Amino acid sequence: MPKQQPSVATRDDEATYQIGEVAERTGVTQRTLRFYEEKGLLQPPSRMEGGFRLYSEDDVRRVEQIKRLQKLLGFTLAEIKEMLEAEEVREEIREERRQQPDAGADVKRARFLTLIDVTERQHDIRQKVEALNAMKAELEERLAHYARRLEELDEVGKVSSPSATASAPQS
Amino acid sequence: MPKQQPSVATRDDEATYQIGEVAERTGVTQRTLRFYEEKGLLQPPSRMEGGFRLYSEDDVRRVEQIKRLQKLLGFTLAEIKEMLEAEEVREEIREERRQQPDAGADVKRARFLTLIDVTERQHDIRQKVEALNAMKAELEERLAHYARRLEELDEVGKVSSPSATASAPQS
DNA sequence: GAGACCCTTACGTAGCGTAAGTGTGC
DNA sequence: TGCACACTTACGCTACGTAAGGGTCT
Repeated sequence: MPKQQPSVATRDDEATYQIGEVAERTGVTQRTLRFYEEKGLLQPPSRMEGGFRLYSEDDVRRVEQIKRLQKLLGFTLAEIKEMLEAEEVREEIREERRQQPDAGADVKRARFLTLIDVTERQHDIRQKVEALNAMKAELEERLAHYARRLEELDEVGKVSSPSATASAPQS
Repeated sequence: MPKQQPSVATRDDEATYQIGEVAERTGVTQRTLRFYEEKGLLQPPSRMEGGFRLYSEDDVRRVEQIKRLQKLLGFTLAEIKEMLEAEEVREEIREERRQQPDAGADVKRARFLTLIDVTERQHDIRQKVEALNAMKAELEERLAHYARRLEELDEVGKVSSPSATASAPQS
């Protein structure tokens, strides 16, 4: 018997991808997707009758966003969660303003206070972003260094072994 | 794997820093220093009579190098260990060549084979470096995106809280 | 009815953080 | 002598990896 009708289905009219497809498309593992869900970074997707998860296009985009923030910018999942939540709040308010631009002064004030709140809670995150700018220069320097090293390696490799194979990685 | 040098301490005539000083200068914790030692990324430093660790200037540099490889380029400690070991081997050979440029053909051949070996074992690492070049473009794009976002946040913040912290200049 | 695919449960790993209890050095 | 500093031991946390055992599906 059918078990669950999600109490609030944001939009699962579009939920058509099984976990394996999402994993493949986003380049993360199924474990990771379940883990993100467990930690609240992804909202629980809808399910098929048998319990299989069904993801939407939006979910896919969200995963990609998480991955970018994590891998390229080095944020922790906790930070990412905060950022995404804050971003959602801002979007909500933006929507609200669009739909009710002439709300009462108190409502407007409340919206504003909310914005200030999420903004302040992102303070450390902002610092991290600034630090990244500094890091970028260093990164480029490093890359140049390794580029030179690679050239050295290439020269050695070229002169030497015609048959270079067979080494399995790792200890 | 070539691991140990002759039991001669490379030069602890210079070993003068206690763990706390090294931690402070390199920005890592004492725990991290002990952990690196435990994992073989740092060779065990000399000790005082009571057991206190004594680090040299070289050790400090090594820690800084590890941190750069890890934080800026995202290598794992295992990879870093391999890289540093390989780099050491290359330096040894460079030294050898300088001191005995006219060794026998077999010795020269042996040196060369060693170079090839460490080179091949760094193959996956080289790929990672190449991937980083690709990532750099994406990183810059992201940074631009967040720079815009920061401006938004700044506007909100400016209007609102007078005691909002000093925003750093810079791009 | 047989894979390919998915489920939960749960233990393993990396890279440290963080005590706890105790010894060392200036 | 005090007290900052160091030592070992060991359990905790994050962000997953990796079976194990068992249902589900066009």
